[in-house]
Amino acid sequence: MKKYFDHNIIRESPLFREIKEHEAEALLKCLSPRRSHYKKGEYIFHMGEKISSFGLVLSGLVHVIKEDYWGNRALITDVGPGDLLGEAFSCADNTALTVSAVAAENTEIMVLDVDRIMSTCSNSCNFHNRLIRNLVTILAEKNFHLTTKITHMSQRRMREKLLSYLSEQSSNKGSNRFDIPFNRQELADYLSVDRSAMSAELSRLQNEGILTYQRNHFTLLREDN
Amino acid sequence: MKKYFDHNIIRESPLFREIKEHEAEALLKCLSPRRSHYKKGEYIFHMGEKISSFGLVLSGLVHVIKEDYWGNRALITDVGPGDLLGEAFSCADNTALTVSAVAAENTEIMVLDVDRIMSTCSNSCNFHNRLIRNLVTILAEKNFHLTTKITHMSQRRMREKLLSYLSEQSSNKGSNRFDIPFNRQELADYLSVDRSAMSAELSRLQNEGILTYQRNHFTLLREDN
DNA sequence: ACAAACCTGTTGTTTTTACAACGAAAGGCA
DNA sequence: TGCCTTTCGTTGTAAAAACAACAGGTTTGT
Repeated sequence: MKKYFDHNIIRESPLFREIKEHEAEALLKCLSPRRSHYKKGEYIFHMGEKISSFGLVLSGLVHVIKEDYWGNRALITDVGPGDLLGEAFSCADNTALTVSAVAAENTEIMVLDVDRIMSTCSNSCNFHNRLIRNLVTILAEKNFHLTTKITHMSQRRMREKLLSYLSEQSSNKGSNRFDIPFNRQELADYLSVDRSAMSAELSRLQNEGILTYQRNHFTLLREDN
Repeated sequence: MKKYFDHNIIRESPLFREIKEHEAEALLKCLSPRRSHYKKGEYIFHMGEKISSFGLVLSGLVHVIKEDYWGNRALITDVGPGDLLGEAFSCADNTALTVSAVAAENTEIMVLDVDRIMSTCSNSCNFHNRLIRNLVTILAEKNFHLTTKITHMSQRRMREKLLSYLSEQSSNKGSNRFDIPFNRQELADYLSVDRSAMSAELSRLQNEGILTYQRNHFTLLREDN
């Protein structure tokens, strides 16, 4: 099983956080994951199916897509090396997939069975509990990020979306001066608004003395300094 | 510990799904949760804190709120009996709260320590594993719902938000004819749009022959019937 | 059966946003 | 340094959404 863990993507995955190499080997033996290869364009899972395992993408890229009643396709997200694929569906209870996954490039995935993970094995390797804990952490953190994004996106006006996001960033960094990890296009995509309109709004906010910025560096201002 | 599980809210909670009464008693003994009471207006936790336990609301109502850099308060969500409070933060890794929770009414909460839940106890009661599995399921399902909501909300135009939502409902029900669980105001809030504008858009969609509806009953139409 | 409260659709007006097009600044690279 | 590419800000216009106000329908409670 050395061949599995001797892979930086796995070693550095949040799923194996705090698990040492020799521990992970026993663990992987116990989980006996399989590696799957998908050629570019090949489906990894289809909308409507139910799945009992999820994937850790080792290499390549996966498009998660959704097709609506009229057949329009939407790209929901991309999943790359180190990211999990389908973990929410496979961990949920008897929930059919509402999305499909397609290999956007030749892709290699390590497939892990949820029941195997959740049932501490008979020979109960010690680090199994840590793995479960890691899975809970991953789900919880994703949860938290999604909720945060929703609070920004559910602001009615673009100005409020921006201030909600920037305020959050400021709070994270513990200062009214901070850098953001997005360029303008990425931020616009994140907030689901038009880039140029957003640039204009930022400019207005600066003119009104609510904040200042240079490129990715922002400073939030208040009346009282 | 009978006093805990002899409470419909707990008994029916997804956290205790598939766990029978006598099993739950042992479990609760092992978890030794405490009950906390909060008077209306009292803070349950504050933004910035880190928490290592989450709550199951037994009675009352909790406002989850967020205060931005300029001191504007936003209501993020309400948490009522049977719902979990703070589970994402307490299960995440060392993540400070980005929201606060305030009792909107006199509220009773059962407080559960995450580490206690995650570490299968020394006398390893059998149903502990089921509890952990339930927690994973809860997190995963919430995850799934949040992702779904984001896919609707991230549509640029209101028409697309509506069609995204309705298409999803149709798919869930496995038919192009279905009822939705929201009234107009609730749907507008869910999609974060104005109700009357949304009503107008629905009307337009009907005129254009894309769908029909009477009240909460919708039918999606296609060119080819 | 009636009143009151609530929900829904409609319309006109105002505000906000998207869209398109472009020039300037910044960053990479030969 | 100079060229090329990417990113960013700006502007005018078109489209979309919010907003406000109201009327008809439905539901609820008495």
